Amino acid sequence: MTKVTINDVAKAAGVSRALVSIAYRGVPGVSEATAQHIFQIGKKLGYVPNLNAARLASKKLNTIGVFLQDLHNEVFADVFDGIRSVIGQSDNQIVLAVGSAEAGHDAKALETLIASQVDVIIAAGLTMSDAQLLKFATRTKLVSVTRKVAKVSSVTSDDYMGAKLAVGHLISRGHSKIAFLANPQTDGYTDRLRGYRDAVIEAGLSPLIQETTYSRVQAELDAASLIAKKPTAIFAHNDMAALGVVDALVSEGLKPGVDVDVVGFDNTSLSQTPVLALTTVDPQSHTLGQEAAKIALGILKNGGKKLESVQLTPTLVIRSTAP
Amino acid sequence: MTKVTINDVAKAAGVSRALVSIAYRGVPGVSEATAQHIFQIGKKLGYVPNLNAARLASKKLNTIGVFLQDLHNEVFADVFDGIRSVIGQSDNQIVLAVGSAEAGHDAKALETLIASQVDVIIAAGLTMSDAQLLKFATRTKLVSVTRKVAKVSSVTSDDYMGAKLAVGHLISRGHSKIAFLANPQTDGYTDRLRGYRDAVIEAGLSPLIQETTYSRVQAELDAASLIAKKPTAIFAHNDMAALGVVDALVSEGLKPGVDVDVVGFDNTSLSQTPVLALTTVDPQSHTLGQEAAKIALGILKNGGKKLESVQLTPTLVIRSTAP
DNA sequence: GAATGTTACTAGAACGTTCTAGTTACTATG
DNA sequence: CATAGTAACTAGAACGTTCTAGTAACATTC
Repeated sequence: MTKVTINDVAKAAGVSRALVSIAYRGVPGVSEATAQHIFQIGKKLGYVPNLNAARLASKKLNTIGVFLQDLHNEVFADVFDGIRSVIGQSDNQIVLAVGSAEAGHDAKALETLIASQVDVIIAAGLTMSDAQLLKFATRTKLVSVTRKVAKVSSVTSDDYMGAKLAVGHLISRGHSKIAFLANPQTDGYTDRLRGYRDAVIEAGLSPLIQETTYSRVQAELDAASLIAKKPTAIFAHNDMAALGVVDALVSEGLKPGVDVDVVGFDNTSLSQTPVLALTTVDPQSHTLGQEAAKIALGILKNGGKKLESVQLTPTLVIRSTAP
Repeated sequence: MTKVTINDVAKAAGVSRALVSIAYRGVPGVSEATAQHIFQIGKKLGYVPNLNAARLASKKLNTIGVFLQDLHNEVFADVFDGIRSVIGQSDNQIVLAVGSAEAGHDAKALETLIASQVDVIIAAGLTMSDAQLLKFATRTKLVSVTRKVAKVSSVTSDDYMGAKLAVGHLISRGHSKIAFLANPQTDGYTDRLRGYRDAVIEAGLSPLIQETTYSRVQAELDAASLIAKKPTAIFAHNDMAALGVVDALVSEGLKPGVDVDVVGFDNTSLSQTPVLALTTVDPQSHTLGQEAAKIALGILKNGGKKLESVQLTPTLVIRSTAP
């Protein structure tokens, strides 16, 4: 299991180190015949190019860092699939880092990506402060996904509009007491809150807001205390929280979509499942990832001097929790 | 944004390159006073050690590769949390790679980890053939999670027993036509199938097996054709598939846990949610991850000559789909 | 006061690639 | 037939660290 290097292959194949490198990178400069010969020797010896050495030596080996906030939330899997569907086509590498419940972990994860010398970072769901995010943006090329910050390239869904869509639907169904289960740590928090507030107030109603955290269990508890205030409809900041609301309703003997309407946000596969059938705002997570990846690739090409921000238009997916 | 290296810091601080390295690694050999001075200069210049260079030069900088099969399945998030709860304590680095729907992608991901020169790989949910897995095990130190293969260190739950537990519960509830919704691509497939088959036959009943794939939507379709055969209970190979079964039942107007019992496998947070309240086998994914990480750390210490396999005892979590 | 440590530091090699600047041999052009 | 161009290849520097083997200064021991 001792490491075999490019030198071993070069010696065994009777060519220079450089030629082996050229062959393995698939760049022009080697004849088909010798390339095959080199590969054959390499395979026999069990040669695997050392990625660390390659990344150290190479000016043009582009690697893209991807940060995902929470593996327990399927939204990030959707975003990642979108990213990979674009990056996978190019010959760039992805280095992955993921967040955790621990506060400040996202900053640590970005530091690791920077230390890995990635050329650009796509960060989905950052929860750090605007100030801290801006500081990172000066140190590295950064594309923020789902979190919008001035002066930083970002790909987001229009959370304000999404919230208005959701609440608008509830209003059109005749609701007069519409609550919002909010998570101040969520990326789109302020926009969704604004959208909710504006929609409610424009309809001549008054806002009813309950704050909660990332965890579904906590969302369920907070939903229960919200339900005690007898809203006729509840808009939740994301699908996981909406599930908490549905749970809380069911354990009170209330029927979602009949007794109390529920609308979520994210359109995860969870909400699509018929047993839950959650009405939800679709931010188009997969497309979000794709657009972010396109911007990242653009930054690799042109050096990334110009700020690029994409805002997608969300849609409302109507299912049975608010038919 | 031009890169500042250890040389820049050394020059500015008036010390040697080596001393800066010593200070930043936190190893003994530098006085407290100069260390502080070095850090101060480093901070001012914005120095971030190049991880690629460090990994290339260092013999003892241990990095652990982690492979997760499917970000859409929360089991892997649980396993990863377990891994990180152990590795995070040590000063080892984690390099992450994730699978995809694309066939053969897990092999590619492992190749990338090997190329990154990780010292040991923890792979959760590998779907490659036994032969291919064995070949990888000769090339690198490998700990397989949820997938058990002879001659390879692994951490698994006793899938055979888990299946027997599940089916045993259904039998004790008086069921006489118990079906199994199986996914041949699942890691524990053969064991779960054996457990199901043995339990059913020992009870004097006959097996009824329907195969499906990873996707929840496909599981729903296959569940529907299974339901047409009028089983009184259905055991699904994992929670996602069980959700598919529940969906199929609901859309036929049948009530899970009343008309037809349903049991899943994984005890993901999905199954815990009251609205679903899925009876399921708990393989203890978090502990699985922890044990795998412990073995990996052991391998780093002792060179990993000896084979180590842990098998956890699953429990049955009884909820309302099979009360 | 010589031997022995110990602490704080340094010079230079090493890690395994890629890149730059060639060199050689052969082919096409006018 | 000289010139230019191209394809196939090479030697050696470069990337930014860590490691090995040392040195100098000073304290401790008998």
